[in-house]
Amino acid sequence: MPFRLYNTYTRSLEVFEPLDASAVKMYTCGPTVYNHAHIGNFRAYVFEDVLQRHLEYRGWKVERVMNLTDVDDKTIRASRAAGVPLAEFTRPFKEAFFRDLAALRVKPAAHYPAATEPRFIAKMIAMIALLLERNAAYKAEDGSVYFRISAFPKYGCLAHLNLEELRPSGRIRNDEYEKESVGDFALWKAWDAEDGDVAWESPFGRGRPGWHIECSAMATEILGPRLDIHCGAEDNIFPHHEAEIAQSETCTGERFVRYWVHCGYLVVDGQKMSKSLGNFFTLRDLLGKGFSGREVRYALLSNYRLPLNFTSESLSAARAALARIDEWLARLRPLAPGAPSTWSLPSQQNYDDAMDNNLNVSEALGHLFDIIRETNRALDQGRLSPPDGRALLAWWERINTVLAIESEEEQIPVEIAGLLEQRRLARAGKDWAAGDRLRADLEARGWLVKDTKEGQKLNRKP
RNA sequence: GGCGGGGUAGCCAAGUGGUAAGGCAGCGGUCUGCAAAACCGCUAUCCGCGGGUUCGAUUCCCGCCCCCGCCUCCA
Repeated sequence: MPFRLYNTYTRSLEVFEPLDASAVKMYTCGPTVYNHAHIGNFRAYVFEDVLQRHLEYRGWKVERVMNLTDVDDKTIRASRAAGVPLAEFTRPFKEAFFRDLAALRVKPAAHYPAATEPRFIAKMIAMIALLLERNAAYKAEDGSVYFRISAFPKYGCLAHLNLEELRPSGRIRNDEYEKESVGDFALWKAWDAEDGDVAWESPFGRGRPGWHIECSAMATEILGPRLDIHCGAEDNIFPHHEAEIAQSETCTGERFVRYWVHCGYLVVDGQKMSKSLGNFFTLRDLLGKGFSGREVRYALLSNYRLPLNFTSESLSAARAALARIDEWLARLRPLAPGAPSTWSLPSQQNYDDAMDNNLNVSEALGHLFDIIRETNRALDQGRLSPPDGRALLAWWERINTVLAIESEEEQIPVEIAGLLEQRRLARAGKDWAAGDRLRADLEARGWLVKDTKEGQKLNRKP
């Protein structure tokens, strides 16, 4: 079955075929580094990670770019409020962002361009100059440069908005009277006092880039004029991605992106995250509550286009589901050789089909758990042969390259191993009271012990 | 008002024109010194509401209700 992706541009499911079969060019809108990214941001990054990993699972090489927006209204405002130079202000948030990605097992992108890097500022200036030359941009009275959307008839195609019918929202600042049309957006913002020392010289004056041109410049500078996939959350569709199309295509004359892929919003307890509601979580908040990055990752795995309701219950469910997977793997690994094979492996094709169907993770996980139950049953009945077990483990290792939810091996400290050995001796002497006491002792130290036919098994308490 | 996404068991969630995957939670059982894990069984006569098409609809069509997102720099 071919891999099919839902393309926001055409609003339909399409068979995925990259321009160049040897490498998929993928651009993902990254964070604005003015605070710690929250769990909703990471929903998007985990989805993009699963997309990249599934493409690789299917044999494509993927060159992924994730940008960092380190200059815009919010970063400038926050750094001024903190009384710290912009670069110094954003650095710790960049570092925290990479730590969080690692905790969530998001595979590093090939490139993490930052908007303020001279190479990209130069690219932005060059693109704006070209847009001016092509009459798709103009310098307004306030000194800023705006994109003229009337110069790009397709503007609105991605969001499927009819520009004549746009209802004015309160977010349109009526002081932007300098623009020819209310829909025109800033390419270059003329310096004003609010910007402090954040400014670059350009042929059109001292100032800084607008947000949209940052992505167009970084994407085309690194990946070239034509991308296979461009991702983001659905709120990026308009105006951000619409603006990227207008800028990029006017500059390059080529179709910018083949597949636009957007994930849905994350809500917490059914409501939009907000600090006033007290349901606003960063990853470090959740890690501080004792959840692991792996558990949060599992809770974020979902059918990406749907809204995702993130709750404390979904985190508990993630923990329990992962424990079930861990138990299954722990049973498969030590299979003794020699048992006859009287059991045929369940079909593993269903997983691939589900993932190929626009990353239907929910269905794919359902098939995984089907296989876990069937395997456990065969194990209970002594019908699973070592070759079967090895085949299942090999399959698991393959799908785990996409899911990335296997537990890390945990080192057992010496004193814990000592207590475990004491307990083994006590139980061998049928001293059940001592055995139970040691089990409680181990649990108090954070380790769960259970007795199986093969002896004691130790697990870190979640 | 425009555009888009949803409403499936206590919670999360797949799915199909032919009679409801999976996970979590719960209950009963097997196993176990006791637990844990695992396995077995039970837990939606029904898929927001009302019509229609059909031999048959949760799945297609029409109408309605409710929730959510976007509508000019929010992932």
